Amino acid sequence: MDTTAEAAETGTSTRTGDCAAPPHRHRRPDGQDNYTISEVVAFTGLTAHTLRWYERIGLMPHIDRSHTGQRRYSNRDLDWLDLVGKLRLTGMPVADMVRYAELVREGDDTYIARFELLEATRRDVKARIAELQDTLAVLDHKISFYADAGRALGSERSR
Amino acid sequence: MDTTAEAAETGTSTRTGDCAAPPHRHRRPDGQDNYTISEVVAFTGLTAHTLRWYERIGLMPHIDRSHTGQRRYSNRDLDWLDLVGKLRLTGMPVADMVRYAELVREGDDTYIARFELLEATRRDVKARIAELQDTLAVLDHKISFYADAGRALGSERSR
DNA sequence: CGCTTGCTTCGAGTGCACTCGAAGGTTTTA
DNA sequence: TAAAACCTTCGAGTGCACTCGAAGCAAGCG
Repeated sequence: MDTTAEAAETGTSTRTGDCAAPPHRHRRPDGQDNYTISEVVAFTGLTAHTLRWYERIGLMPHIDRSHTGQRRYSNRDLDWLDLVGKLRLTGMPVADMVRYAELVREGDDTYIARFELLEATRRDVKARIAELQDTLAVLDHKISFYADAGRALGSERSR
Repeated sequence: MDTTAEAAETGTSTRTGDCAAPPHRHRRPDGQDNYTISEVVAFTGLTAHTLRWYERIGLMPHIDRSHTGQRRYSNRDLDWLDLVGKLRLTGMPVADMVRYAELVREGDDTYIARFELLEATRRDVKARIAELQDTLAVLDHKISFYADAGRALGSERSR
């Protein structure tokens, strides 16, 4: 269960003082490792419905359960949700993320496939960034145009 | 009709040798200024359906017509479609673009509003780029992890 | 003890941005 | 002159990613 492959999917489950920790409604408490679904809701901003849906469609690894069958999310799971959130922002379709999750579940034999998938994703993200920077340039151009026009209007008063 | 405001929306209608010209299926021919809808389809990759839909929802400026009522797109219109395409890539909802288009149609009184809208958009785009770069960092981290693991597996053979 | 939280399954609804097709007409072009 | 391209209006369909509600039951806590 705790293969190197899985470790690769989470990076740091126990460490907490990573680099940046942006879009969490509540900060994740230290030293704990099994969260109820409502806690995860609070941390991630996702709904319980969505969380269960992610599980249903195979986007999540196996989530631990309490002895009575309630979900207990680990830090690892939270890290995964973090990654999913990031990938979602890149516009990656859920189906692709599911594919990746499947590879992880399939175990150590899928290293190369996962590697390639990550590289392809990186290429996409880079391309996306380039597009956005292109757009930003256009926006900047327009904005400076408006700024100039605004100054002209301001000083000359009409026309 | 040909106010400075409108000019701001197109930048260069007559000039053609701008900086970059990425996602056009066909390059836009020089020296011409009224294209049929099928030409625009070829240039933009949008369908005629979508082009007419854009018009219906108010996303386009008024498109010229031939004396028999057929659409004749100008370079200006193509530039606008270019901008729309870029903004679409940023994830801006169509409704917001329509709002912007409305401001342009309303004329010179809306300078400030447009300026502000552009600045807000720029902020969004910048934020989006930052997010993506964040994601890219995660991806790079993972990729190097996999690369290392792959090397280890390759040399040690299993485990 | 009762309220809150959680579980399951089911299926329907939402919002966005198209996307398509059809009907019935006019115009352009080879 | 015939085929191809264009026009209009209408309405329905698609794909994605949720999103919600309800029914009916089990567990936890204060």
